Amino acid sequence: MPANPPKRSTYRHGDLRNALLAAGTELAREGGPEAVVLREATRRVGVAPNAAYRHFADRDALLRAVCSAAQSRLAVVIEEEQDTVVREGDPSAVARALLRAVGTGYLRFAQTEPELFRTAFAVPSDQESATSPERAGNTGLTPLQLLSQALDGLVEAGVLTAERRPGAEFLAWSAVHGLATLLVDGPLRGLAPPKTDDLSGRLLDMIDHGLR
Amino acid sequence: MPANPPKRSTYRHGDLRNALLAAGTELAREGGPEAVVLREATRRVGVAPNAAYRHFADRDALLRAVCSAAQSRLAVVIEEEQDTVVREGDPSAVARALLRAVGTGYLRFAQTEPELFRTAFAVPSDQESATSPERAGNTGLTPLQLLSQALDGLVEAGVLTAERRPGAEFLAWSAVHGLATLLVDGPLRGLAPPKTDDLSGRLLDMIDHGLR
DNA sequence: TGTACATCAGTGAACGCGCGTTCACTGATGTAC
DNA sequence: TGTACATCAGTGAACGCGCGTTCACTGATGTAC
Repeated sequence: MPANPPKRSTYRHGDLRNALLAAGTELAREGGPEAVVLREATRRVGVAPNAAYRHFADRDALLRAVCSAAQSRLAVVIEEEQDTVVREGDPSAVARALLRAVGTGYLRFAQTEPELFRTAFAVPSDQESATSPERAGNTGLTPLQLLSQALDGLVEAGVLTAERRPGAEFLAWSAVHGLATLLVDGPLRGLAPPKTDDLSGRLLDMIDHGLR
Repeated sequence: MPANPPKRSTYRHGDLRNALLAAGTELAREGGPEAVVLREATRRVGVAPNAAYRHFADRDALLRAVCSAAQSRLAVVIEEEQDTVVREGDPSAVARALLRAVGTGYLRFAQTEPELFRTAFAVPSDQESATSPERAGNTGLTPLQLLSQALDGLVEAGVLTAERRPGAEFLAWSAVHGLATLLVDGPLRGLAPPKTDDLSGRLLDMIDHGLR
């Protein structure tokens, strides 16, 4: 039930690719990856269904683009969280706070936009796509790269030994991603904010403590 | 392409509910939750599509049953892993090994049966269904309950303080579940066995260390 | 500055698909007498 | 032990659905001369 059946005055749309991407992202926000339906996206934009094929090879290409956009949103939320960290005083405390901010932002995104979060991980990614620029936030780094950066900072500050550094992103990521999943999809779904915050805090403590 | 188009000699099937559940589980094993298609399940069993409605309210009811069966399989794999633990000597070492076995079994299941693993978590569960008997393994405990039991053992053995016990299952579960997801769906997909084992070991170390 | 033409973004109509689900039915089984 | 009948598991045919995708097209734009 589109509120306003969109009409164009011009024959050409002018920015259809972006419009479809935006519509697709909106669909993902509402109903997750399954809801990213080519026909519905074109309907919302006010264009014939097959017009999409001028800009995307097929439905899957649209979904992949939406997925990257969702990853990019995630990166932005993490960056926002890191921006609140005061970068003064004890360097090791700052480094730890910057890592913690990655986790906090990640979990906030998952809880604020659960369906978009699901979409961000709907297309099976690999090491390569995890560093693709179209998945990056404002600083040009993807979520995984932001995490890596924070861990590098931990080594620089002497909190983490260089020996323990390699692969540490996957340990930290696992824990945070797992909690996010349980909160969004799993048995922790519908847990109330005070309790979720408590759990999140304890999980980040576990990482902070267990990584060294 | 069903190899042998199944024929029945009897008009009655006799055990259709179980046969559909088995066929549905097989579909899930091959293609995940989306592949659990009512018509295909009936086809494989050699029965008219609508016959399924004698045993399941609708397609979703079948999927839920398959999901529970997958959870039950997971419980069995965890139990098998725990059965390999020698329960002699230092009680705290035994307790820690039993917890570790939960994680090892969990990760093994995810890697051995990735699609079935995905299916096990496809239907959003809640605290209630996480303890439902139809999700239990041979000991009558669900995956979550096996984990809780192991953590209780840790407290009994004096490894974990009672203060830190509440909610600890969700911290441990998050970490293990997250790694499983990254290995199955995420950027760690296709990582080779020696490396995955290394990562798994380090993750379980992190939990063991970080929980206290 | 004006005209001819190539380009290609978006149109309109249609397709085949497999799906879930409903309907009125048929025929084997188990029970009551 | 034999017969009548209720039960209900499985049948056969059909439905409407929205989807992705293909086809030959139309018409606005930008460029070459």
